[in-house]
Amino acid sequence: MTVGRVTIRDVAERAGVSTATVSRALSGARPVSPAVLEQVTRAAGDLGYSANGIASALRRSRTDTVGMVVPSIANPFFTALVEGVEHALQQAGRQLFLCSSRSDPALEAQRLRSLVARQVDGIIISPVHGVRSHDAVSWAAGQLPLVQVDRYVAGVDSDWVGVDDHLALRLVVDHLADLGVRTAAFVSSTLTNSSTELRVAGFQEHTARRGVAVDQVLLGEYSIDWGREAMRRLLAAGPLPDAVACADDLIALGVLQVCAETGVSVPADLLVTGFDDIPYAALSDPPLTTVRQPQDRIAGEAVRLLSAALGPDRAPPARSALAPSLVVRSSTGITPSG
Amino acid sequence: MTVGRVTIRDVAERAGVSTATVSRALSGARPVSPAVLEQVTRAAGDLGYSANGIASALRRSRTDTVGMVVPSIANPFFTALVEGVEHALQQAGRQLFLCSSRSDPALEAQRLRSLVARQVDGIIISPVHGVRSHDAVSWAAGQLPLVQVDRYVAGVDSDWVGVDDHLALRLVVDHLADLGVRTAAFVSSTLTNSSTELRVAGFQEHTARRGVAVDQVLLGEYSIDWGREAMRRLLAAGPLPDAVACADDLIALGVLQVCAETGVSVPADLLVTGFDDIPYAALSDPPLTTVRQPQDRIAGEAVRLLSAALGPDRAPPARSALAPSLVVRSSTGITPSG
DNA sequence: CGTCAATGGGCAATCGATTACTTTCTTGTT
DNA sequence: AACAAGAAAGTAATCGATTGCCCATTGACG
Repeated sequence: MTVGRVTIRDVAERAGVSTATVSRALSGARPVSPAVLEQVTRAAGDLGYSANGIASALRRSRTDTVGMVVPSIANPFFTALVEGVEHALQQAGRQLFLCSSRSDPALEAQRLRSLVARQVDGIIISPVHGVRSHDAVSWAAGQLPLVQVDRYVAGVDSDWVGVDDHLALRLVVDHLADLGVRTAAFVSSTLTNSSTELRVAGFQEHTARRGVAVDQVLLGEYSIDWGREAMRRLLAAGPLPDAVACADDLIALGVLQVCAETGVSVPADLLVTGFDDIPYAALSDPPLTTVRQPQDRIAGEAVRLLSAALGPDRAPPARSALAPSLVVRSSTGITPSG
Repeated sequence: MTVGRVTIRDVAERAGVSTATVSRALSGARPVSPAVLEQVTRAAGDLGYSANGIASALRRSRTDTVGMVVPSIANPFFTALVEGVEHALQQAGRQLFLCSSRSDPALEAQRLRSLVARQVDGIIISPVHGVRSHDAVSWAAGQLPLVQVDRYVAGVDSDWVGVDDHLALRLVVDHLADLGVRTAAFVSSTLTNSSTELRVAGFQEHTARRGVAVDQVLLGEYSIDWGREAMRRLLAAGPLPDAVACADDLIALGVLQVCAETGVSVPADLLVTGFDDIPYAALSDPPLTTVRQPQDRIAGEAVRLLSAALGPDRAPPARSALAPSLVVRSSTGITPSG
């Protein structure tokens, strides 16, 4: 397959100029005469030349590439975030190097090392774990500009953009309480990262404020399967609470599925809420009430912060929590058509 | 943030040896004495040295990185494929550089150029378009080892792994015909790539064979929104066919959603099938009958083929079409609980 | 005891592009 | 007409790691 690659030297030779001139003609780093530009362009075209990005990166010590590390690319919340980031980077003329940490701090550390070794210009990360991600993230942040999104590890000197989880749970709990809910369970993840913890804390606090009794708090992982498992446990544990709030939509979808299978009618027998508003939240049976995160704004803001950090001026770390909104659907409302 | 990076020279100096020795000690390219190894390891550790991957790549002309280009990372079918590939690569000690072409041949070409410029060792791609992707994919395949997955562009000298689309549609059509379906519509994408075309062709052929009348073939894109739109058109067009087969699950989910909204009862009034068996196909209302693709096997096979192509021996291009299986759920069956 | 092979280590070329510095050639000014 | 300033192009150092080639030491073997 591989043909002997054509280098800048070949182009220079064919155009009858020096490699310096070729470089300048092609990159526009400095003006060249129209005649030479024409020559070089033609030669490069004829030879099918494309610059060796590795060599270029080594010399310039820039790759125009940003690394992104997310816990999972199967989770639609993160895919939406990734797409937003990629789009925003595109406009800044940068490429995205995407990695999945598979919710494993060890793998995450490896990805970060690899990104640093590959000399990406900056990193956007949603860390796996509030404690076990600390060392790797902190180290990486010391090597190059780094922005945390969605979740963050405390004690790392970096920017962060995410959603206001506390406010989000106020929206959820107020909505449930307004519907007359007296007891509620919360299904979340064991992961001790910022947003997971803030969601649990927010649930506790706002239920207390509104006089809603907390039935159970079940911790597992962010997946459909865990949602199924959690709902089975709730069924096994005895009388159901009035509502089940979930820390993400995948969990909620699993809960809904088990409800459908076991004949628990939602919302007649039980109210269910999710978190994230992934595209599939509107398609479930019944459609899911959830909290919408402004992913595009989060992504845009993350890229903006990173771009700022790539610039010459040092700014103090910024933390911005964007406001979420509640999306009410049938899982906490009246069934649309019976 | 950035500290002056520590280079191999610094380590060599601290350990009192040459850079050549450091390189050999750290990479194990050639044996060094235990004493020196100890010295070097300690020095590297003290200084927090990590090799500059760019420089290393330039010299070795290898990056141990594989690029992957998919039309969309929001489509769960591709995310599953990506995860499978990443997992398989991991075991081979390689990293994945993931790009999305957003179903745009121009963007796809840009991604390919960028991957080649970045000197990835090989590329795995699911091309956007059967014709408009040709030049870029063909060019890339000429530069380095390349494997096509799922879809392929004809006339490119490369390996391909995917599913047997023709067989898949036989499974679908036979299933529908066995249930007594006399008329059916097909909702697919305008994209003229191999798998899209094979699915449409398979639908036509097998419906003809089984004596099922083809009501309409609607072409749009692989998205929930297009599924919604297509179903609205079918409703507007007059009496519904007995069944609607869809070229992917996202389309089918959109179709089901509009059915729910407009009171069309599935499967009583209409049978609906999808394609891919994404995780959300089991969660819809009603759960979706669909074709399961063996994504893990596709991913594993793609990596295996690429690894082979990276080796010294040239093998003729391989094409392997793996067998899909039908997953029957309520959208073509009896409603589980009324 | 001399020679040869094996072993460990260093020197310097190399990968390919960029760029500081220098040279050459115009052009404009007085 | 002489000289300064500016534009265009070339020369060669450089980015940081790897590796071909060579040298020195050591031990084995005849």
